[in-house]
Amino acid sequence: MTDPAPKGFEAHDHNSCVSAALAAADAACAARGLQFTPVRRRTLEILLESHEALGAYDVLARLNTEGLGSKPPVAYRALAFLVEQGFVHRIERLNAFVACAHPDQEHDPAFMICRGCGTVAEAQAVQGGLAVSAQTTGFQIEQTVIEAEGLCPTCQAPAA
Amino acid sequence: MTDPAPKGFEAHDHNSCVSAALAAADAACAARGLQFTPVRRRTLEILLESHEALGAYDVLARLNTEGLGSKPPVAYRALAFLVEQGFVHRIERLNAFVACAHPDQEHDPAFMICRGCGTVAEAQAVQGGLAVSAQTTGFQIEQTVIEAEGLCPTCQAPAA
DNA sequence: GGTTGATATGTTATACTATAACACTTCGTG
DNA sequence: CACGAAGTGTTATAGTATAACATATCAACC
Ligand SMILES: [Zn+2]
Ligand SMILES: [Zn+2]
Ligand SMILES: [Zn+2]
Ligand SMILES: [Zn+2]
Repeated sequence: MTDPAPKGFEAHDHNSCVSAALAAADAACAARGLQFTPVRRRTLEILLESHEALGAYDVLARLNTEGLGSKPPVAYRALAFLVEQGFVHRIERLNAFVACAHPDQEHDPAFMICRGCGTVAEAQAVQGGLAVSAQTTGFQIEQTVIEAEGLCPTCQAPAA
Repeated sequence: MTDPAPKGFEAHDHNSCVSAALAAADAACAARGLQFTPVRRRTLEILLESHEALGAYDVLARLNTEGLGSKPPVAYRALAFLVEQGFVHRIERLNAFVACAHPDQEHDPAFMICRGCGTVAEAQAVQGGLAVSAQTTGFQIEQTVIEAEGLCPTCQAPAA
């Protein structure tokens, strides 16, 4: 219960986002006996550079310029690892990936996607939209995709 | 406020699903001055055959065997039309399409996707998961994607 | 009835997203 | 040193989606 506020739209100390996420990933890999290899670490760092979602091929292009891999499976494997470990989330709506903004908390993510600037803010998912229906039908939820598209406060101004 | 119950998992008179959906589409097109052409109608009928999501190329294959088109744009255009008019929903998680189960109501859809049998049940979305976060950040929601993956009541039995 | 413009369809080509399969390396274990 | 597990490199291909242009259809207008 530390920081359930969505992160992405408001001005904030982004360096702390980066360092916190890298530290959390480091710690989690150590605790789970997993290798946080250069490709994996660099992939996470690339996604952490901004609160935007990047496609796998965008990430791959970056990796390529740095000599860390040039073929799709390299990027997809690194991204799959990061998603499995919860350091990165996949945005279904965009076929893209974004670094987790709450790496220190167990959570089901939910996202607000600004169609103006491309920023993706991560919020805590509240089991609202489907919990009741699942209850009444007996459906057993294993994973949820909750993504809203719209305009962030900044991008609403020009439209007004 | 007629029938907000999710439809898909429970046994039901599926013929009424089909005829209601086609009637609603007919009426809506007439009211909006849009053409409910053979390709569009047949595409909707194909999706209405079951409460499963079909990929665009699955639909295209069906259309092709019936002489209604064999190239991707034919299917994608028909699907785009049906989605725009609200007769069909896109399931982002599956890159697939499903006929609307509540064609007579204005609604933001939410879905329960059974990974066992592939059935997709449509429920009414309740603004739960993101409304609060959107409120506090000032994010203006235009569209929501709410999809849960899991096991339907029927498919839970074998696992037990 | 012929012209015109809007809408829909047919088709080619291509872009974007994702994974299967296999070769090679590295590293820790017995 | 043999061995197996995990990671990476690479080729090839599968799956999803759209741009662009050609053709057809049809209603409105003159
Ligand atoms: Zn930040
Ligand atoms: Zn924005
Ligand atoms: Zn619907
Ligand atoms: Zn099922």
